[in-house]
Amino acid sequence: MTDNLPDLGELERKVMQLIWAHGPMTAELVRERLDRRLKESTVRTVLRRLEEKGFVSHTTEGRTYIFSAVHDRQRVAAKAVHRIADWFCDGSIEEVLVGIVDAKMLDKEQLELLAAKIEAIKRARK
Amino acid sequence: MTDNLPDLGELERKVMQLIWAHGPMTAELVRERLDRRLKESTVRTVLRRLEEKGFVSHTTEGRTYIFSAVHDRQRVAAKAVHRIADWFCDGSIEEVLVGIVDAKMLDKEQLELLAAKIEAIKRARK
DNA sequence: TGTTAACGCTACATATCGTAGCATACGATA
DNA sequence: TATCGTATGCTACGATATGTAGCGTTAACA
Repeated sequence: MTDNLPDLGELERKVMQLIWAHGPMTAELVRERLDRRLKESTVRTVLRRLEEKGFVSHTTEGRTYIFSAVHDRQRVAAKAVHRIADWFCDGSIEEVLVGIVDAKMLDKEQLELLAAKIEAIKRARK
Repeated sequence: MTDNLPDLGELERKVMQLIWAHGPMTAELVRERLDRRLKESTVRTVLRRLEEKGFVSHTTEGRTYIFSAVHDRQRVAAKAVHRIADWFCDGSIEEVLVGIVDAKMLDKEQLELLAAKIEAIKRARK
């Protein structure tokens, strides 16, 4: 449940973004969508590592691998923030969030949205 | 202003935590407070790198360096979250936060606290 | 059955990080 | 002022992560 996802490199992140945006993809398709012109084997290496790290999984269609994201973006982001909290705020996510609010990283509209979200959750929990 | 702090290694983080907890410290004091038994030069290397990365700065007292944190913990945490947002949520911090709330990473009490904080900020801004 | 297109495995360079040694210089003291 | 202890400056080295890619192998299809 509290499985900590490892870090990702620049390219690994780009690949994840593609898969999140596009849905399940083959290595070849990932390669085409990348800005950089990389060799097929390069892309497959990255995908293999992403699978080892638990970010993607694959199914087979014919003899072709179809890679899909294991966790959705927000979930991964949330886990990452959790780790930040562990590192810098004694595990207190709430302290991290307060820090963000204090740092004025959110505009009025975003604050409203967040407040509404919190309200909804509170109501739903009761 | 939007200066992106680099990543920190395990030991680097521990040193930062010490400095945040104790306030300005000498390399020797840092060394004493660490769980691991490290050589003086090791600690100084870490402090130098932290300074290069912009996490600490030093003043001189006699010929001894006194290291202090450049940013406070919450600020660093907030920046880190900002980076997470850039990586996984198109820069939308609010989306990250919603993800956290959705993932039920906060208990009732923390939600209350956060809601109160948001209220206060909203009021203060108006 | 030969050709082609996937895949598996291995490699290699670079950067980061934990760890430390050694030379040097500065300040207090005899 | 010559000496000595100590704090600093600089360099190094091995491990791991990551971007990048080559090459051998195998399975499907003409």
